[in-house]
Amino acid sequence: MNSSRPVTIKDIARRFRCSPSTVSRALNDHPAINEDTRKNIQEYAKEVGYQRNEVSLSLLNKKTASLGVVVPTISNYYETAVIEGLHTVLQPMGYTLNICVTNESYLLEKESLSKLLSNRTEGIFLSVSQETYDAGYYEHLESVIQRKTPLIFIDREYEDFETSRATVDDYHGAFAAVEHLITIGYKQIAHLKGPNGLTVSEQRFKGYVDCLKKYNMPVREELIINTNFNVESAIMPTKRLLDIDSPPDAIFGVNDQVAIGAMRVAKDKGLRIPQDIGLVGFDNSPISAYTYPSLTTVHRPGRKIGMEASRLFLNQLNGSEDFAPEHIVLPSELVIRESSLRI
Amino acid sequence: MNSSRPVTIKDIARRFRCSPSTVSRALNDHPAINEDTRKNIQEYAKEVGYQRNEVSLSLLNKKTASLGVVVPTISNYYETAVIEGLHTVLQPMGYTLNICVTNESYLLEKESLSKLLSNRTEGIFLSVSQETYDAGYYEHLESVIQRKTPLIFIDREYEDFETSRATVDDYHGAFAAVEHLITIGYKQIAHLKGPNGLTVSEQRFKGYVDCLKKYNMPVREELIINTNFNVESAIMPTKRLLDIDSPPDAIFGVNDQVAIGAMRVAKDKGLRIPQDIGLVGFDNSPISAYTYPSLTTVHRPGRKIGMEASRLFLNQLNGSEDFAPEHIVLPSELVIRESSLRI
DNA sequence: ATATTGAATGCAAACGTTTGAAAAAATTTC
DNA sequence: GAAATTTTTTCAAACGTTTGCATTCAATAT
Repeated sequence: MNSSRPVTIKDIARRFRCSPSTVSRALNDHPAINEDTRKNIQEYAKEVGYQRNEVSLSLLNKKTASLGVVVPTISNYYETAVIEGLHTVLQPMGYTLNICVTNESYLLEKESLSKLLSNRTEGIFLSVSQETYDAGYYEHLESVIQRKTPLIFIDREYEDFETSRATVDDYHGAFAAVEHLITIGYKQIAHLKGPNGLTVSEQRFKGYVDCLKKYNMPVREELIINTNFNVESAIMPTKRLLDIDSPPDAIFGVNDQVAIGAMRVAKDKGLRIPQDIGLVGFDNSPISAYTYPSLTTVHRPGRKIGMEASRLFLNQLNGSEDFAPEHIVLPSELVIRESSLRI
Repeated sequence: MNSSRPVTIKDIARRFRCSPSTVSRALNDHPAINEDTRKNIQEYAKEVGYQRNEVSLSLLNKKTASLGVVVPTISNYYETAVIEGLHTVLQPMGYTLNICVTNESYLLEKESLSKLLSNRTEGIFLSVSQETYDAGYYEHLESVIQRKTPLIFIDREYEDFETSRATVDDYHGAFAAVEHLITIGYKQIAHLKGPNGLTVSEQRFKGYVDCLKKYNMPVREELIINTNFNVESAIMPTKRLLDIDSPPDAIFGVNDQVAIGAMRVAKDKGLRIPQDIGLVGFDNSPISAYTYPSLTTVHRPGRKIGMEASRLFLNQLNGSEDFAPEHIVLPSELVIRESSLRI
């Protein structure tokens, strides 16, 4: 009544002048408990709003039913789609998701992992930060592995780790995008490349380069400029691209945001899309279907990645001693829209 | 070596033939511990990768350092911005965020809250689901209040609850948006209204209506159509709007997504923006600055809301017995861009 | 030599719950 | 009415850690 201290089993036991064991069993419908006792206790428990202390259970059973999700950011569509996918599968199973955002920082990533381990998280989904990736750090992962806490990589991967991973086939998606542009008849295809070093950037870049080579088209250094993953970062690079002597007649952006930034710059310059310049993005974010013109892009199944990653986790959890990690690669899919459909 | 069971203080104690107390004190740099003992124990602990079991500490201290965030969705820009704001303040303080997505369902919301309480979460940030709101349910909140677990409402509010809240001033934002359109000279301003019943929708709607009234402009029923918060949901309603006898010359969308959907439809119909039709959104999402034309919108400080909500939580946590809940209303701000700037 | 101090360590309880085994109480059987 | 059986309840330990108090042991003071 007065205090806010949660009601415990002991409190109830005192009230009924019985032992905590009896209360516990009554609440859990244990058959050995007298029907009346059970009913009384259950009623009383409901009345006073008893709620089991899961913390004590976690300690006892060494099961926390909580999972860590460590990602560089949650402000992009794709990342939230992945988290939604994880949620869809794992929330109904009773798991709680602890989301940690690293802001691409190694230190934050390290601390997050350490915290999650201390909290006895039962599994960790990790998309490594750029800093970690650049520097090639991996010691902070050792303790996770050593603890045998299931560790599932999402998208950004570490080649040398024997863990499960769920990634999207960025390479072939990029390849298909560029091939499409070539088929349509674009001759000078630029690429707004993501930050160097990240698998995502590099794979798409590789798809771009390999496709050009396949069609015996030159890979012009000056048509490749780095950006980040947001709209803003595409503005200056696109302006530069359009100002060079023999400017590109198509741009393949590392993601939709970047492509939309490029679209904006092109329009400001009075270029018609797709007649004067073709545009392709990557992600198939919801907005891409409704830009004007709508944006050709590569679908990246974020939700599915999240769901597959969940599956990988569950496999590992229920797996035998000699469990072998899986590497899922989901296909990406070219979505052709107006921004590249020059007749 | 063989097992994956985490090393405990007892393990270390056994190794050094001392008591767990000594190990605990050594690890915590307790002054009463012999220097050598301390060093040896600390070294060994590091060597075997000892990591304190926070679960047991949570039980002992009744502090879990975890907070619940219960939101209807995480696929909108605004929601993730809020979460980022919470993160920014609370992660450095050692708090872990448990994100629960309700998909606008009352049942999921109820279960999420119950779970969070069972896990002895120290505070809950809640943006109630549409279903909960529509039905006017509130019993599931009682137990949170009764437990005296700090409960902070975000955006969607319950008038009758004595809790802290952080909301954006939707009303005046909408008012300013419509006033701006009127000032520019638009005469027939339509509104793509969000789902009925939600504070967010209703407040913006009220701002729209009140502004029209202030300027003695008629409120035409047929110029008000419901949408959801995504692009897709704006397509049909906008088509309908543009097909009526005396169509609107401006549209105020409940958010940027909806406005962008409207923009797309208008363009498809060959209308020039802003000459033939003016457009205003709400949110100031990153993309809104880079649509073509760029979208006039109302800035909604999601990150700030998250940070303010954190502050409210901390206030309540450190507050005295007679703590009085606060209601923060952050101003929204009109951002004028091209889509409404008819000369 | 004995009392006094001080440093270093150990004991035991606590947090809330579950659970196998033992004990107690109630019921049945002869 | 006692023995056997069944039903119901309690005991005690466990999960991992911290911490006030007690204890041990050695060193110093008398």
